[in-house]
This record gives sequence, C-alpha cells and structure tokens, in this order.
Amino acid sequence: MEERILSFREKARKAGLKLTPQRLAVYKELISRTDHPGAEELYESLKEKIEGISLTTIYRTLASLERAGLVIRVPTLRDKVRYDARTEPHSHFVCLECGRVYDMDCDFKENLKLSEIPEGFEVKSCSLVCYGICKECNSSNK
Amino acid sequence: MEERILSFREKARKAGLKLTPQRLAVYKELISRTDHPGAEELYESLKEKIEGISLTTIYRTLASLERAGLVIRVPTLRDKVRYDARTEPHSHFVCLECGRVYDMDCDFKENLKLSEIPEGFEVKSCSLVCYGICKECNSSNK
DNA sequence: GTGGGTGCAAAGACTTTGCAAGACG
DNA sequence: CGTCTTGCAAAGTCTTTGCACCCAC
Repeated sequence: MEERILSFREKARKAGLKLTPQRLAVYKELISRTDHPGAEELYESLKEKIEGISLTTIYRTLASLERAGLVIRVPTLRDKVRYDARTEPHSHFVCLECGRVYDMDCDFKENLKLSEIPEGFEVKSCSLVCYGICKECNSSNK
Repeated sequence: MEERILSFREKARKAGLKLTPQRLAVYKELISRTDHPGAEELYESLKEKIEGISLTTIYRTLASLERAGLVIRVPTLRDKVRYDARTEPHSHFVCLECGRVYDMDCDFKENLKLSEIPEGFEVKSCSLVCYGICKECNSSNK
C-alpha cells in the first residue's frame, strides 16, 4: 500500500499530473477496495473524507489516472464504468444479476496465441472476463 | 445466412418471442455486418429498409434477443453498447482510438484454467478482448 | 380475440463541458 | 506567478419507460 502510493507519486509526476489531495484520495480509495467501484461509489465514500470534493472531479481524476496508466477500466457489459487500480493483467468475474465485479487470477496471457492478431494491429492490453452468477446471488435465489 | 435465419425463427419461438418484421430485420442486419454495431447504427441502416421503425424498438429488440441468447454484447470499455450475432465464443479487438471492433479467432477457452473460479460462482460465458490501435488508425497517424 | 410488440414522447442514468475561482510546483 | 485543477451548473449522450394503438399467433 505504502509503496503503491510512492509509485503513484512518481508515475503521476511523470505523466505531468499535479498531486492534489483529490487525486491522491481517489487513488487511495481505489487501491483499498476490491469491488471495482465506479465514479458514483467513489464519490459516496470520498465526500465524507475530502471536504467539498465533487463528482466532476472524480470523473476527471479517473480519466487522468487512466491516461497515466495508473488505473484501468473493467469491461462489465453494463452501462456504468468501473475502475480497477490493479493494472497488471488479471481477470474479472462479472455477475450478470447484481453487477458485482470480482478479481480472478486466471493466467490467460501465457496461453494466448497472439500470433492470431492481424498485421498492422497494435495490442496494448488484453482482458479476460467471465460473466455469470456470483455466489451471493446464487444463494439468495434459493 | 439462410440457416441462421431458420435457427433464429426456432430460437425466437422457443424464447416466446413473436416474429415481427422489426425483430427479423434487426437480426438480419446484425448477422450481415462484422462491425458490431450499436443501437444507433442499426437504426440508421434499418430506417431505410423498414418503414417507420423506431430507435426504441431497436433497443427493445436487442434486449429481447440478448435474453434469448441470439446476440451478445461486446465489451468495448466505451459508453455505447455494441452487439454481435456470433454467439459462439470468440475474441474481439477494440481500437482505443476510433472505437472500431474487430473479430479475432483466438481460441482461449481450451486453455483457460477454469479451476480458478471460486466455488459458488457459475460462469455462463467468457470474453477475451484485446485493446489497442487498429490498422486504420495506425496508418492514418503517420 | 388477446397478449405481447411498436412508436412516440418524455424521463432517466451516467458522463462531459464551460467558466470563474483556487492551488500545486 | 502561471498553468493545471477544481466545483458548480448546465448540457450531452445513450438508454429506458409510460401509454395508446396495433399485429402475430
């Protein structure tokens, strides 16, 4: 956690991002959670911690952090955009019922036949997502 | 193509969906294209072919077809939802610049270690998506 | 015939933008 | 101190919903 903050400071600086309390708070919140929150959820948590923070700032901060490679979007198939501060390749499980997003450690990268990517295309990242029904929903459906 | 329409009729019937000209048109349009259109793009094409078709109907049709398992959503990381009538597992390449979506035939399923899925979770489908810059954008950036 | 489907208009959810004031480096 | 960032409000984009009419089965 501490080291991630340090790395954050450095990466942010490299990307030309000023280190504001808002940005630090958003990033800290994101690495402290495993539920892959969207802008609204981050706002709900942070408005108690950072006085006067606005939803707009959350959105803008997430966009900046994404551009700087400090956070990634999670492909949920749903309307709302969710974010993840784990930027190393890993997988996600998305519940089609409640929308919860879980981390998975499926290592798909090593098995991937990247030879199938057509010439002229440049792959920057890959994402494996499984969709289904999560434990919570499975048990409450009974 | 013809066989897909036949299978469509049957699956639609099984799902309790009435076979309206609008639904058939949406499905036909979707299987005839490889660019994974969203509701708006489908509407633009179809309003010339089906007199008086509405955007609302496109949205509702896509929702019905998705529920019936006849089309799937493509996880693009972007705002707009795109659809694909190829429901068998395959992969996609999403261009981060222009938003175009391409099909890929990476066969990741057989290599996937599904053992890593936690107990109580039920996987219904998986999706592998590569994000990057497509051929078009790569060449126009020069 | 009748229950689901359609079209229109309006509402809704999420996200972005313009602008003036403020803060980081 | 200048430039990037913030907060507020308003606008924008995509999608869903209510309601009356219509059509496939």
